[in-house]
Amino acid sequence: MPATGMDAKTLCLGVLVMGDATGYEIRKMFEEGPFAHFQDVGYGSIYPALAKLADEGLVSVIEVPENSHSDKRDKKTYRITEAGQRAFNAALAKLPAPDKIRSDTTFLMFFAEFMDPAHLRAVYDDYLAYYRDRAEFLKTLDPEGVPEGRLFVRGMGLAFYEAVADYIAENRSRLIGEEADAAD
Amino acid sequence: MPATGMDAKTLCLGVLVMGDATGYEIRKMFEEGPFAHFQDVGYGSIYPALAKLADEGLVSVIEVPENSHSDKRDKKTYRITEAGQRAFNAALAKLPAPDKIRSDTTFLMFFAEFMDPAHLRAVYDDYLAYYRDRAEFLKTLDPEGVPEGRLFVRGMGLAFYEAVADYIAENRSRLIGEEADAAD
DNA sequence: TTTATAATATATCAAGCCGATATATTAAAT
DNA sequence: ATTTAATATATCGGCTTGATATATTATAAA
Repeated sequence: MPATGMDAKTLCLGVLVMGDATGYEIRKMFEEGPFAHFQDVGYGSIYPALAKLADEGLVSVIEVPENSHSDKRDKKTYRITEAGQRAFNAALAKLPAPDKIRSDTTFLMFFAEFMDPAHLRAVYDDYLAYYRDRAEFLKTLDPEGVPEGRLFVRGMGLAFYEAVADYIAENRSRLIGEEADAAD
Repeated sequence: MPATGMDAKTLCLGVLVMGDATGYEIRKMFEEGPFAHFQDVGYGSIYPALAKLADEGLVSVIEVPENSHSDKRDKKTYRITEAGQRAFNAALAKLPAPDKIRSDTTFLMFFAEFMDPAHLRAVYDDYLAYYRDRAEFLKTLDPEGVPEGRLFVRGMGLAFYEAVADYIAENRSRLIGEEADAAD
């Protein structure tokens, strides 16, 4: 049972086990929804993945006439099939690949000594604000009726964002130096 | 000044500003060296990147005869040029792209309710061990003579690993449930 | 000593992903 | 009435990923 990377197909199936969705709605789950802080997948992967899943019979395409006067609309809602459910369960039974973090900001800060101080300060401020924002957002979410697995994941995201934000805030002087911050 | 993603070329230049290196040595920096916990780049990106950098005159290739009886060896050591230094400084002056985290394990745990309990426990144990390991490793590193920027980054990695490990350990029962753990 | 294993080192390739872009419709705001 | 934002599908070039092939050198084991 070797560690296998989650591909776009599996990520789409994961969204669809929670309910029918369009490609656009699937994308939103990764952009600002429940997966936003630990997975990402774009349209360039989602639409080809959905086409392949439909080919393999793992999802079905349903045309939902939302409004009354539907002449012709190419909006496609996808639904997971029983075969798709089995495929997703098989993916859940594998060993996951190790976490991967890509932080270009950290790479920059690593070379702080070579950076323009004003730019370094700007990068630092953006970074701290970003992590504080993310933490605040997770705190606003309503835990009502959410399964334990998802609350566990949400809590882990919060712990991560807060720990990093606190570290950044507490170690400002190590990175930026102690110049008098009179000017804006 | 839009946020631009660091490509393999920039990552290689970053390593080379710290000293000459072979492609293999560059890879090690991202596999187990100082960049290991926030960037990754493989041979499939490094060697083409070095070739392009050499084409553009941003690095030079030097043949270092390490041993005395060097008949012919295709070991290539790369050195950054002045143009390469300028290119790297330009990269440092840009706004970095936001952090990206890919955690397949978290994706699995999100669907804990659909997982086999024994497998969930195995995934949980591996994950906690992995984060504890990473934190311990960062603690063993010697801070002697390391520039502040790099210590800041190292400390942030440690804060991250420890916060996540602590969260995982403290919230075990939420994910796994409270069955009597008699059996191994 | 000879053999086997691990580490060093370069390179390529298919498959897949990423970011940008094009296009069109519908809802909301000015 | 017009502009802007949101919804929605789709594609494409460039790049990265992970695996694989190959060869040499150093270390460990038999």
